[in-house]
Order: sequence, then C-alpha cells, then structure tokens
Amino acid sequence: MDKPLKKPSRIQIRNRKVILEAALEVFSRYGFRGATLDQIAEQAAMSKPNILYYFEGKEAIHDALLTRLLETWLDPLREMDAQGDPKSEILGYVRRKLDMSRDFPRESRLFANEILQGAPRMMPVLEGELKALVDEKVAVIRGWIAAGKMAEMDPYHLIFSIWALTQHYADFDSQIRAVLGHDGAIAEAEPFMEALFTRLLAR
Amino acid sequence: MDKPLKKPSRIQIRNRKVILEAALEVFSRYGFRGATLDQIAEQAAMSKPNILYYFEGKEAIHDALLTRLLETWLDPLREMDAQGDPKSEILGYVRRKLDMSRDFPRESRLFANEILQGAPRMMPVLEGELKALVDEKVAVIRGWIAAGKMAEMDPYHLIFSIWALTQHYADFDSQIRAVLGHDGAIAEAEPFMEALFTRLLAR
Amino acid sequence: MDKPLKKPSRIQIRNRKVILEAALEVFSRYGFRGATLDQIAEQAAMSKPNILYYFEGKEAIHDALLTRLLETWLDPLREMDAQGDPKSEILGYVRRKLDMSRDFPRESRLFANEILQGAPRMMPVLEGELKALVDEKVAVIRGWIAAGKMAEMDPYHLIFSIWALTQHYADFDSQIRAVLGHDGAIAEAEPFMEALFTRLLAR
Amino acid sequence: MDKPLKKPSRIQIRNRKVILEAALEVFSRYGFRGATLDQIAEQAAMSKPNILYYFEGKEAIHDALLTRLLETWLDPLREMDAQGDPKSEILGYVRRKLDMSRDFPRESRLFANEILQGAPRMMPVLEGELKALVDEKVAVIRGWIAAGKMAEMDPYHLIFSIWALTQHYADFDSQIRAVLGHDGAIAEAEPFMEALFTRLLAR
DNA sequence: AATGAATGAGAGTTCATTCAT
DNA sequence: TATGAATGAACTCTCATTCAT
Repeated sequence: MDKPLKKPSRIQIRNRKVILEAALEVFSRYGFRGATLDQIAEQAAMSKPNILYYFEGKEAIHDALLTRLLETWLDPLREMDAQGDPKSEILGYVRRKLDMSRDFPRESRLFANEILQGAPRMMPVLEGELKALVDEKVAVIRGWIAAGKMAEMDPYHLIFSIWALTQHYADFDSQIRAVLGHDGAIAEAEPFMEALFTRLLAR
Repeated sequence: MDKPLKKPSRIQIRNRKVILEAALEVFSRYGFRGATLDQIAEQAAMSKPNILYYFEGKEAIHDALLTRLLETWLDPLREMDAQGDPKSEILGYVRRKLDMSRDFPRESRLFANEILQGAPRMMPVLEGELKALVDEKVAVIRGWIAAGKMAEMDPYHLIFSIWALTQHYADFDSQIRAVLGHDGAIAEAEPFMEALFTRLLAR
Repeated sequence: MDKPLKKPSRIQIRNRKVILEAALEVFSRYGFRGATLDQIAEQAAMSKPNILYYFEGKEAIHDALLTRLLETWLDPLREMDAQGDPKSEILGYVRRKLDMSRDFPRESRLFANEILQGAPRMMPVLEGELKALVDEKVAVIRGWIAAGKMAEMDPYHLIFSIWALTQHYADFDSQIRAVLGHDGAIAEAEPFMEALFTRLLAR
Repeated sequence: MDKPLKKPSRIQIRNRKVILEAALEVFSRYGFRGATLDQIAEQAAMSKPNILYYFEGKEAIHDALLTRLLETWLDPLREMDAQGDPKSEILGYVRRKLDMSRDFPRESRLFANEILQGAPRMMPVLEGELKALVDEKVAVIRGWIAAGKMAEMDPYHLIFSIWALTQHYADFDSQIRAVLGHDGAIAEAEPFMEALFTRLLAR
C-alpha cells in the first residue's frame, strides 16, 4: 500500500518550507550527524513528531535540502555563455557566486559540510551532472584560449579557483569576521576579485 | 590540587599518538559532534575505555588535536619575511600552504570543520593570535605596496585569497577528484597558482 | 530563556508521582550514589528514557524528593506552641515524630542518608531554615524553664534527643526487628517515650 | 589449589591497616555502593591493583571493616554487669557508647549505613549474636526491675534508646554542627544524658 | 610487592523514531 | 494535522577487576 500522494495542501507547503528553513539553519552549522531533530524542531517552532509527519526522517529532510540546493547551485556556472566575451562572462560568474555567498551563506556551508565529509550523499551528482557541466564549460574556455581571447591556463583550476575564492567568504565567515574585526567582507572582496580575475585573464 | 603529571612512558607516548591519529581521521570527516568514540576506538584498534584512560574525554582529544594543529598551522604565514622580495615571499607562502594541503589534508579539514561551525573552540585564538599575526603581515604588505614593489590591493583579501585557494584543495578534495576524474590536483594547481599570483602582484 | 512550563497533564502528574514513589524506595535504601536509574525504572515499571522524559536527570529526582520532604519534615516542630503547656507540647511533638517514623519511614531514611553523607545537598537548609526554627523553639523552652514550668536542661540537646529517639525507629528498623523478633516496635515505644519524657521534664 | 596462607609479613600487616583506614573513611561517607575503589586508593595513597593484591575485592574490604567493627561494637553492652548497681551500670554503658561516638564516628556511620540499607551483610549477626546479647541483658534488667532496683520499663526500648541517643551524635554530626553552630556537642551531651537516664531509672 | 595498561559490564543521558490520541 | 508520551539504540563515561611486567 503506497502513500496516497495527494496534492499537498497550502498548509503542507508552508510547513515543509518552515521545516526546511529551520533544518538549513541547523544542518549548515553542525553537519548531518551533529544536527538533531530537537534543534530543528525548536528552530521551526514545531513538535518533533509533527516534523516527522512532513518528512520521513532526519535523512529525508537533509536530502530535500541538498536536492533543493542543487536546483540553483549550478545555475551561475550554467549561465556562462560560450558566445559571450570571456572576461565579462567569467567576471559575471564570479560576481554571481559572490552574490550567492552573500545571500545564501547557509546553503554554501551545507554544501561544504557535505563535501568535507566525502560527499556521501552527493557523490553521484558530483561525478554526473556537475562533472558534465564543468567539462562542458572547460571546453568553452579552451575555445576562448584557442581563439586567443584570454590567457592560457588550465580551465579546471580556473573554475576551482572561482569556487574557492567565492565560497570561502561564506564558509569561513566566522574566521574572516574575527580577523577583520568587522562585517561586510564580501563587499570589500568584490573589487579585489575583479582586479584578480582581470589580471589573470588578460593576454 | 593538580594531577601528578608524571613523565609519560613509551607506551603512553605511542598510544596517545595512535589515538590522535585515529581521532584526526574521524573528527576531520564528521566534525566534533558527528564523530563518536566508537569510531575513534575502532580506528585506533583500542577499546573505548582504554582511550579514556589516555584522554579525559572526547572533548580533550579534540582539544589536543586543535592545539597540536595550531602549533604549525600559522607557521607558513609567520615565515613571510618583510625584508624579502614581495613576489617570492608571497609565492613562497602560497607554495607552503599548498604543501600543507597536500601533506596534511585532514588537519585542514579539521580546521575547516571548526570554522564552519562558528569556531566555538577556536574563536579566542582567531581573534587573538591569528588576528595579530595577520595584522602584522598586512602592515608588511602595505609597506611593499607603498614602496611600489607590488600592485595596489587590499592586503587582507590577498591573504584570504591565499587561504581560500590553497585550502580548497584539501577541504573540497572529494569534489575535485570527482570533477577531474583523477588524483594529483595539487601538482596541477601549482603552476596555475604561480601564474595567478605573479599576474596579480605585478605592477 | 526558561522552559515554557505548561500546566502538567493528568498523565504527567500521575507519572511524576509514580517515579517519585519508586525513587523514594530506592534512594532511601541505597543513598544517592548507590541508587541507579535502572532500579528506579524497574520499581516504577517504566523505561529509563521515559523517566528522563519527566525529570531532567537522576539528581533532579533526588532534589524533588528532598524538596518535597522538607515541606513537611519540620512541621511537627513548628507546631510546638509557646502558649501551651510544656509537657503536653513536648510530648505532642514526640508523638508526631513517632507517627512520622511509623507512616513515613522511607522519608526518614532518605533524610538520614543525606545527613550521613555530610548533607552535601541540604547543608544550606540545615544552617538556614532548620537552625532558625530550632533557635526559636530553644528560646521557647528556655522561657518555660525560666518560668519554672519544667526541669532545667539544655534545650538543644532536648530537641536532639527527640530526633534521635524517634527517627531511630525508622532508620534502624531492620536492626530493631532483628533484635525484637517481631514488628510493631513503634507501638511499644510510645508508652516508653511518654514515661521517659514525663520523668525528664518533671520539676 | 588453595591460597598458601602464609603468615603475613610486617608490610602486609601495615598495608592492610592503611587500606582499611582509607576504606573506613570512604565507606562511612558514601555507603557500600556509593564508594569507589578509586576513592579508597587515593585515600590510601596506593594504586588500585595494589589494593586488590591485599584484598579480594571491594566487598572483601567492606566485609573486613564490618568484621573488625563487630569485634568491639558490642563490647560496651557486654560490659554491663548483672552484679553491679543498675544506675551506674546503665550510665556507664551510656558513657562508653558516647565515648565511641566521639572517638569512632566513622565506625558508627559505617554501621548506620549498613543498617539503613536493610543490613544485607550483617543481618545474620543481628539476628544471632546481637539478639542473643540483647536478650541476655534484657533479662538482667528485668531482674533489676523485679528486685525493685530501678523503675519499671520495657528493657528492649531502654537499650534502643541508648543506641539512638548516643549514636545520633556520630551519625547526624553534620546536622548537629549546623544547628549548634559549633563543635563539641558530645561534651555538652554528657550531662544531659546523665540527667535523662538518672530520672528515667529512678524508682 | 607494586603498578601501568587494559577491559567488560554497566551507569546516566541523548536521540531518532513510533505510539496513541 | 498535531502533539504528549514512550522507547530501543547508541553515546559518553565510570568502575571493579584483570593482565603483564
């Protein structure tokens, strides 16, 4: 006897959203194993059994978060246009990633936690969808290089460097704030990034 | 009334080392709360109570790891010499950090886990020792810039970019291997890093 | 941020009562450290985690018992009336204490255990509330003595002797039964006590 | 193969004494189950295994203490002489018991702990040796009463009252000190006891 | 005679999940 | 749809005892 799978009511939709929001807060800080349903329930202002009414279990909530994350996580890279100008395309990508670190730092940390732990749940996506996308964009960049439109370099590590530099501001936020002694690091980082990539790409 | 603190025997030294090695493996993957003494005991091939014979508790093991880590973690930055040539000093720093990511990836992930969780145990060190060291080196870099020896830029973010770029290869190792389809990313990264920072620093 | 502290349900009230009853049985026999949650759980016919659903921990149960005990433990002494006749007031106190030893022997043993161990949890109450009450009643007795209404004696040790003689029948119950070879020692003790204190107080 | 049972060396004798002294300290405070070998070892300034070299186990130490205690515990009562004068015999007994509470309070508390827990280890002694001794002395007292040498009363409860009054000063010491605000309660108690029993026994 | 090292059993407690309503 | 009540499994840690020297 399978679940009925009726169309979710308005209340269902809202509560699933509330739970995911709370779970994001908790999972992004403590990782999957370190987070507890109690914390999520408290954050969501719901009872624990009620949370399990909306999701099969702790893992299902985490999976839902990762799935939801993946829907948008790769968008900034997807938008990189082979027909566009290399410098503006790549700088645009950097900017979009920095925006994500500013607007969705918890999502970035959720992702970082998953990767740090060896990507037990996301490895298939990394080896499949992500690798395919990266391979495609690497080909694009190789084309730009071959056409003499940008400096020669290893496109894989160019992409890695964009990931590293931008996500760092979300993932290592607490360290950065401790060192700087103030907030707003990302705003300061933007011109630095622009200079860095401008110089890196210049022929 | 403190513990007697007798000189540790050879067995004590060896077993404490074995435990720390096992704990590093486990904590670096799952974070403090996600790791269990069972996992550490299994990894160390010891009984759980025997582990607690050598360390006061789970937290004490973790603390010992962090303390040990801090002894060397800042060394690469400390070595940056104000009297040296900016380019070779900074490239040297990058190289040393890349070496650490290659040789001590678990230490890097242990650190990343701590920071991701908001640095509950290391915040005082970040705000104290680390901030002081960074401030000092920022002054050095400002001196180089003022002397016209390197391009103008925000020295804080220069340092952050080095941390981000080098540690990424340890912390996001599983993602990098999935995308590349092969090992040895750090070896490939070295020339990329050299080019990147050479271009960034050039006047 | 305190707990919400909702009004306890009927089940909560009943189960907390069941647990305290079971805990009294166990703590009064083995003392705080000697008692185990397993014993309490068995006695209460509940699972261990369910007990911890109603109380924060082992210590909280013990504290609740001591607190509940204190609410009534000092009542017999409080009732001693300065306006009354010394002999009937003091004999009345003795009778009330004997009644307590008959009706609440486990409470008496719980108290004895706490005192035997140096009153680690109740010392403040002993030095505060209890001392104040005793001091007050000592003044009353001194008044009676000064008024020539009873024999001269140290009122503190008069009170101690009442405590000792009455609580002994609860605390050393197993010894008394072993020596007598039968139950009902307290009933036998009553006339003995009456004679003892009558002769002691007489001018 | 039985133990050799050689004659104990001087060092054995001394160490067994040290251990028993330490164990008395610990058992008298925390009871059998509440006490730990670690505490005893610390108190004895010996290693735990060394303690178990001299005694079969925790229970054996406790048994040895109880056995040693019994050798002298009943002496004060035994000394009560049928040929003597009732008043001086009984007052003498009271005095000897008070002396024991002053000089051996830990032994008294050890005994109290055992009885409080239902005398799991000493019940046979209570029902055997102790009951026999008490029965014998009860007969003596009955003789005195029959001979008109002292007031009529239940001799069992007379003996219980002596136990209760005298041991109270050792067992409830912490409470007494809290109420009095000073030490030396037993010295104060002596004249009180003398008056009490003098009046009680008088024809 | 003595002790550092080691462990199985069990302690108090947490937690994801289920039950009952 | 919601939640108090309940629990088995697992977690950290303690303790009496044993092992090895």
